[in-house]
Order: sequence, then C-alpha cells, then structure tokens
Amino acid sequence: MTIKDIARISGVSITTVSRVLNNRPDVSDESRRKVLEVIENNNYIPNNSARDLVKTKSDAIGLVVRGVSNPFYTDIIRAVESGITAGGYTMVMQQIGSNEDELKRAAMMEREKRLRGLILLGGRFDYTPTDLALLNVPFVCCSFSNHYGTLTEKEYSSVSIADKETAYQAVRHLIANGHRRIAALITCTDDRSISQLRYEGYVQAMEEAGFPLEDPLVICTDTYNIQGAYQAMTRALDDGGNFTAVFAISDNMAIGAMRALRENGRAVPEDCSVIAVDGIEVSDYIDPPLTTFCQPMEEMGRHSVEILLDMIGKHSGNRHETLPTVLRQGGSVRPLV
Amino acid sequence: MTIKDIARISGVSITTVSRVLNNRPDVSDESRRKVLEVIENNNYIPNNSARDLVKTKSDAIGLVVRGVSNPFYTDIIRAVESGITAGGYTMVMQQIGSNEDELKRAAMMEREKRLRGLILLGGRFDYTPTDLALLNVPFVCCSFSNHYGTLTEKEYSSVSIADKETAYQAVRHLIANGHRRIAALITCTDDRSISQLRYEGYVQAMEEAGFPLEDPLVICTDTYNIQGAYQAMTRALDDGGNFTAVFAISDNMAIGAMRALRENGRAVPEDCSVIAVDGIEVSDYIDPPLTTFCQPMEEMGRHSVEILLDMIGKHSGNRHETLPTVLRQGGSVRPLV
DNA sequence: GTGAAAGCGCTAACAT
DNA sequence: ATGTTAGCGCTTTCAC
Repeated sequence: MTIKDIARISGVSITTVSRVLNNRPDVSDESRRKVLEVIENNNYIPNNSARDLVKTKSDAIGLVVRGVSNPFYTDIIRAVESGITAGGYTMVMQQIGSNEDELKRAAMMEREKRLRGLILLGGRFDYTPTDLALLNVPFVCCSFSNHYGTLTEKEYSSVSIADKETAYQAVRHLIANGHRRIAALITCTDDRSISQLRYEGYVQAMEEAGFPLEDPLVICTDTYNIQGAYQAMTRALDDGGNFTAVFAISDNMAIGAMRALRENGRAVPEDCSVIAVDGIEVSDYIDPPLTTFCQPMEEMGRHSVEILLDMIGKHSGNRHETLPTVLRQGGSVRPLV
Repeated sequence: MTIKDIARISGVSITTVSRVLNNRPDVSDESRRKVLEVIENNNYIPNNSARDLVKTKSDAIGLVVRGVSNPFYTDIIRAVESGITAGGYTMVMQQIGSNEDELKRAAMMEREKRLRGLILLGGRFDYTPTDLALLNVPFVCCSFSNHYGTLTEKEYSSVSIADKETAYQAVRHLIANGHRRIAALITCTDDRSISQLRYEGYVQAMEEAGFPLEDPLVICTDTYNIQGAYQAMTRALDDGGNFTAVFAISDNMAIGAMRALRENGRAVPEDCSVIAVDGIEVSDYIDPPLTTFCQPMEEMGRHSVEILLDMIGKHSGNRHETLPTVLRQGGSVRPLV
C-alpha cells in the first residue's frame, strides 16, 4: 500500500494525496475527505524512508547514554522518550561504556542515521571546539555542562543542576549538624566528571569551615554503581573509618555505603550520618530514608527535548538551564552531640 | 557527498561503488582500493534512508516497553540495546502507558519505521491470532509469554521465567518457614498479567497446603510502582493486617511494602517476613536485604535479541525459552516459631 | 485546486 | 569485472 494506491483508489493524483498527508491547505474539502477515508480504510501509513530521502533528513533524534541502568537516568530517559515521540520524532538510543567517547559515538550515529539532533546523557565536562566540530546537528548536554570553560556558552546547550553548589549545600547541611570529620564518597576515574565537580563542592565547604581535609576522608571507587561504593566503604571502614558523616556523590552510592556501614556495626544515623545528591525514588523507601538533594529528573528530560526541538524547528540558538534541587529530608542525618 | 560523488572522484561507476560499499566480491582489488580510499578521504557515509527505501526495509528493531523506569526492565533494556547495536541494527525505543495496547503501538512503529523486528518488554498474555495479524515482522515477547493458550507455540517467540512456578516456590519457601497466614501483594489492573500469573502460584501453594485463602490476605494495588505498594500495604495494615508474611509479586513492590510495615511498627523479618520475585540489585542492599527469586535480566535481554536476529537473518522459526530463577537469600524471611 | 514530472541516494537486475 | 538503467515511495516545483 503506497501513496500511489491511495491516489488510484481515491481517484485523485499522487500530489493531492501528498498534500493531504502533509496537512497542506490547498486541497478541496471534498478531496481531503475522500483521501482521508481511503487512507483510513486501507490502514495506510506513509513510508518514512521515502520521506526522509526526499527531505534528506530523518525524523530521528539520538540519545547517547553512559549506562542506561543507572537509576538516576531512567526517569530522564522516560521523559526524553515521551518528549521526542510527542514531538513527532523517533528516539534512537545507544549506550556507551564508561571509557568510550560519547562525542565520537554521537558523530557516527548522526551521520549513519541522519539524525536531526542529539541528547547526551552523562558526559565529559571538557569538550573543546575541535571535539564539537564532529557534530553537525544541534545537541543538548543533559545532566552535565561545560564547567571548565573550554567552550563558550554559544557553542552548546545544557540542562543541569548546579552540581558543585548542591554538593556544597549537602556538606554544609552536615556541618550545620555538628559534623567535622566528613568523608566524601566519590569516583576517581576521571577528573573532569560530575563526581569531581561535586567533590569540589565538598572541598569548598570543608575548607570554608576550616576542617582538616585528610586523605583518609576521601573514599574512592572506580564505578558509579552500588557494589563499587559498598566495597570502597567497606575498605575505608576496615582501615579505621574515622568520620562521623559521609557525603556521597550519588544516592546509589550512598545506598551501597549504608550497607557497608551497617555490616560494620555502625548504625545510620546514630553512628554515622549520610547525605547524597540525586533523589531517586527508592532511596526514600529504605531504612532510614536517605537525606538527599533531589534533581528534577523528569523536568531535566523534558527541558532537554524542548530546547533541542526549538533548535531543530525554530533554529533558535543554544540555551542553558540550571534547574533547582530540593532537599528531601530523610532520616540518615542526625545532629552530632 | 553521495555515492555519485564517490564514483566520479574514483573514476568508476556508481554500481562499483555500491558493490564496494556492500562488500560484494565482484570488484577488482584495484577498484576496491581506490574507492575505499576516496570514501575514507571524504569521510563519506551512505545515506540510510536511500538504502532503506530500496530494500523496503530499515535496519531498525523496535523495543516497546511498558514503563522504562521499572528497575526490573533497565538491565534488560541495556542488554537488548547492546545486542541490537552489536548485530548492526538500530534500536528504536518507545514506551507505552499502562493501558495502551502494545500490539497496536508495535504495529504502527513497524510500518512507520519499516522495522525488521520487534521486542516487546512486558505485555498482555492473551494475544489472539487476530491481534498478531497486525504484526508482519518477527517479534519476541520478553519477560512474558502466552500462558492462556490463546496462541500456539509456532505463532510467537518468547523469553521468560516460569512465573507461576517461581511464585509457587516463593510461597512454599514461606510455608516451609512455618507461615500460614501469608498475604499476597499484587496488582489487579488486568487479569491477564504477570501479576495474575504469580498470584496463581500463590493460590496454588496456599491451597495445596490447605491454608485459608481469605480476602483480606490479598492486597491489591493498581500500579507496579513502589509508592502504590506502600499505600496499599499501609491500608492493609490499617485494616488489621492479620498475617505473618507477605509474598510480593515484585521486588519494587516489596520495598514499598517494607516501609509501610516499618512505619506501622512491624519489623521485618521479626514481625513479618517478606519474599518477592525479580532480584533487582538494590533490593540486596536494603535493610534487611530482600529474600527474592532472581530473574536473569541480562540473559533475558540477550536471548531475546539472539532469537530475533536469527528469525530476521536466518529465517529460523519461533522459539521459546524459559530461563531459571535463583533464590537469593536475604534477611527478610525468618522461621515462625 | 489539481496534476505531471523531476528527482532524493541507493540497489539490483541486466547488459556488456 | 564493470557500467547502464529502472525503480524504491515520497515531496516539490511548475504548469494549468
């Protein structure tokens, strides 16, 4: 069933059918009605490949994710997919390994699939103009941004939270509760990552308060997952673990750390307070509920798509959005007496 | 940059370039070398839309998911994406609402995107041959199957666990620990769902043991999410909650229920045991770790893709795989004394 | 308001 | 081994 068949059956020309298909105004009501009826009756759906070929563009938007099973990303992915589909586009998703280059992958996708745009979920903070030259379509950095000034604002779009500031607030919250010996649970794979940024917030809060920033307070793992955090915290505790509170750079890592603390005989929050950044749903259901700064996941996904569709459709320029976080008071932090 | 340009620059015909592009043997080494060089130099990538149009097929495989943020699905999605990309195809993902018809949606995708095949993640159990007539490409049901005999085995493919049997085992485990008054936490939106199937396993175990199967033991929620389970369990407890153990049809729901129990002053497992089916990572990190039957998520995704690619590439027939589950002993079940 | 016809970039007969 | 050519299904001038 092609446009030709519809034209034949409707008794009009191919052109007229095409006009109806594309909601063009220059068709008589009579023709339009007839064509629509025939389309309906025959369950006809236009061939996208042919449309794309003529328009030299596809209707696809690429989503490149570093780790689709990261629970923090799943709500964003859902929002992104909804937005893309609602906008009449198709979402093509690819995930990349932790040491793959998302820009190279994005560039390949762009050309192979003739993408209209890209959303990068999780990525490096130090793109250079040369890196960006690989990309010829609009793109939005979601949940991260260019914090090291290697790019100017006009060169890219982003939707993110104020990572350093939020981490700073989290640590301030612990300090306000009387904690001085505060450990930081971070990942150390890359010094231009979200982990590094949040770590900077931790450092700032600690230095500002004049607290010692000793090495054993910084607990490193090489992955963002629960298990890695659990193992790293277990090692830290075996090594003494001389701290009264932990700032974890993600909820997931905090959950892993909490099990390690528990197994080590330290109750949360009685013996050790825990705070994090992310605000995934499950962390509000554990015991004790995690105190954490929530990112507006759904909103981040939605805004990323909005910005991208504006750039594609209205040729609007690059935009940046920094969304607010909200402290969700759980039960994992308590005042140090 | 099109195939025409490459041909012109290389000094050969379009056909020869096309042959090189498709790794055909009937090209002289000399021509091949030259063409490849020109392609390389010009950073040429063939236009997929044009290829798809000619072949009347795309390289896309559709993934239809009911709820991408369901943590149980995320590992499957990751495995599916890896398999599809590794196989040289493109994954196009769409999620659907809880009361949308996945087959209608799949059929639309199939035709619009000219899909080569489909993977359905989560879906109804009562497809009829008429329903399937909507689909003209191979498809695999992942994590569910046709358990009501409305289809013959040759009509579809599936990768799943033995849901009813696994639920039965879970409840048997509670019974072996001395529990008689066992509540079932299920969803009641649809009587042809995975929830229903697991509920049947519960019923079988209870009846076999000769235990009363009273209404207040069946706790219903209309969603699969944590919050819904939390609310349903809270209601059940407010109504008396006369049971010593809970069988939850999913880890996620068990986690919601555990918070409700806790807030109601019932310790798990001292006052109430909890068991579930799924085996998501986080449920092993909560306190107490959830005792649950683990589904092999990664394997399920991988096998689904394998079966689908075999059907697409080798035209092999429909296959069915029932993968084994493994009991992960947490600390949420204890013997009733 | 409508239709004829020229491509979009590619593949696959069919020649040579 | 290589080239010519006819489409794949659609959009879009351009003419009427």
